[in-house]
Amino acid sequence: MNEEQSKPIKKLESTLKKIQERANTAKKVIEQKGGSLPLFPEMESAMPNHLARSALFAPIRPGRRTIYDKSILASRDDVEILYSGKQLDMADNDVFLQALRASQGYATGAPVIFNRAEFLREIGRSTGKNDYVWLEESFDRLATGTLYIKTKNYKTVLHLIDAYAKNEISGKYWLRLNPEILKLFSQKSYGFIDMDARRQINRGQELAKWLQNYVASHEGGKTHTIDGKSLQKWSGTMGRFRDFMSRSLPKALAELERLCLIQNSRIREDGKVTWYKPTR
DNA sequence: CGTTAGACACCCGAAGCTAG
DNA sequence: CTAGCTTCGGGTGTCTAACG
Repeated sequence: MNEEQSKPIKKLESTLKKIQERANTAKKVIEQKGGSLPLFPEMESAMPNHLARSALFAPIRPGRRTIYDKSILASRDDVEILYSGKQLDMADNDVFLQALRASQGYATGAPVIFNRAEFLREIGRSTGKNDYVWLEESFDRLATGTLYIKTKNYKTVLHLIDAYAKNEISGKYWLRLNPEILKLFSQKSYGFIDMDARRQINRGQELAKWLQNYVASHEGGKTHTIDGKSLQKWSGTMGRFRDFMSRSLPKALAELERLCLIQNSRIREDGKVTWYKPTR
């Protein structure tokens, strides 16, 4: 092949290269704008670490929600979390976790059609009318509450659930997440929540659920040590510290041990709490 | 699937008491 | 004054079975 013949081929090659570059750019734009949640293992959901270590979802007494107005929530120092709306409890957390599961495989921001009865069963609830009413209210809380979160990597404002409604034509319910939520899952800053274990947490053991989130936010195969005072603060538990340390916390730890989520938990004399988290 | 109704279960913060 | 122990009950959540 002489030089004259190879010229058009080179031109074609360079055009092809340009087209490929353009395609790659387009793909990146789509990824940046859209994207979807990371995939969770079967029967598991996931909690962003920053939320798991804060009082956003709190083991509060039934029916005792406080109203926040861009209030600063207790959290670790490496993140700033503000919230407006009705305080969320651990049952709202169940709804949030299940909503994330239901959204698996969907592009984040697309409507996710789901069955309410199945949704309720997945989080271990009955399907009486009260439960449907409760679910509605929980979705309302999640869809109207506004979360302001700022870390060294990102800053965003969002509703934990973007929208929730019934399709009047099909009669089916759907929910939608805000793509901004993907920031909370960036850099693998989330822990998996075993929904089977969660369902087995005895009724009313709200602190155990909170602690399951907290435990999930740390690596397995290691012993974790944390100050009891911090745990009480971050979990948003009110009441006296000594009641927390002598009653609530031991009970929650025992519950997690029963479900094999932690081992060798101990409350030390100096007020520190330790446990070993097995590598599943 | 979604509803209804009624009976039942129970946590946790408040508060009292005592000892040091 | 603090820490440990104990009791109490308000206010809700939960369950079941039968039915539309």
